[in-house]
Amino acid sequence: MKKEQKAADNPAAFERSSCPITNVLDLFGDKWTLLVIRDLVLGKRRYQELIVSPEKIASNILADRLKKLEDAGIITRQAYQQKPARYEYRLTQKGEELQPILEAIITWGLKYYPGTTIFPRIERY
Amino acid sequence: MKKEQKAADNPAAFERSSCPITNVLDLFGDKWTLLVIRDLVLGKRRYQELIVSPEKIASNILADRLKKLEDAGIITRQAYQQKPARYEYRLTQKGEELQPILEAIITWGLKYYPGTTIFPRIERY
DNA sequence: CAGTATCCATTTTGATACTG
DNA sequence: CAGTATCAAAATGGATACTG
Repeated sequence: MKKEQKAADNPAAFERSSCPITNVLDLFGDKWTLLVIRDLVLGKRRYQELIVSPEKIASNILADRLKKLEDAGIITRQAYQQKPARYEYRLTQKGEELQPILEAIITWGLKYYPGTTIFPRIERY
Repeated sequence: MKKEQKAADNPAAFERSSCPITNVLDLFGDKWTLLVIRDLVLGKRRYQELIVSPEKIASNILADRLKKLEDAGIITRQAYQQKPARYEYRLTQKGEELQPILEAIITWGLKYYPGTTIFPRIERY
C-alpha cells in the first residue's frame, strides 16, 4: 500500500519513475535486497539457506524482502512439500536477468576491495 | 568516523567485508548515492547541476554523498575559481569504472520499466 | 523449520533556515 | 551560489518472542 499511496499522493513520484535507474533503486536501493538476490543467484532456494548468510539478515527483514521480490516478479514461491508446507524461492526470467548487474558489481568489487571473494555457486544435480 | 567505529566495535564487520557485493552495497546501497553517480556519469560537474535532478535531492544529502564519494576515491573535488571558491566534481578512474554497473542497471531498467528513459549525456567541448 | 509479530533503537530523510 | 546546521518525522534495522 505504501508505494501506491506514495505514487498517488506525491506529485514528484511521476518524475522519479521516468528514469530506469531510479526505478531499479526503488527495488533494491537498500542494504539487503541485493544480498538476497545474490544468494538466489548463487543457487540458494530455501529459507534456511538464505537466513544463514554471513551478513546475518534478520528473519523479519528476509521475509519482507522475499515478499517484495515476489511482488516485483523477481522470484517465485513454490511449495515443494505439504505438512508442513515448505516453499522454494527461485528467480524468474526477470530475476535471472539481474545477473549482469551482479556481475558488474562483483567485477568492480573484487578489483577495489582486494581480498574479498564471492561464495561458490551451489551445485545441484 | 561512523564506518571506522563500526568496523572496530562490531565483530560481524569482518565477515561482512569479505564479500565484494556487500562492500559495494556499503558504498551505494541506499536511495541516493547511485543517483549522484548517474548524474556525474552523465557529465554533470557542479553543485547546481547536481541539485536540480528531477528526484529533488536535498542539499544536505547531496553534500553528504559528495563527501562520502570523495572519501571513497570515486570522485575528486577541484576548485575551478576563487572568490567565491567553486568546485567541480569529477569521477576518478575508479569512479569511471562504475559505468558498467550503471549500464547493466539501465539495460534491465529500460526493459522492465517500459517508458522510462535516461537523460542524454551532457556534451562538453 | 518457516515464517509472523512486536517493540524499540538507530538511521535516514526532508524541510527549512542560515552563512560566506 | 554552495554548502552547513538543525530538527522532527519516517523508514529501517535488530532482538526477541511467538505460532503452526
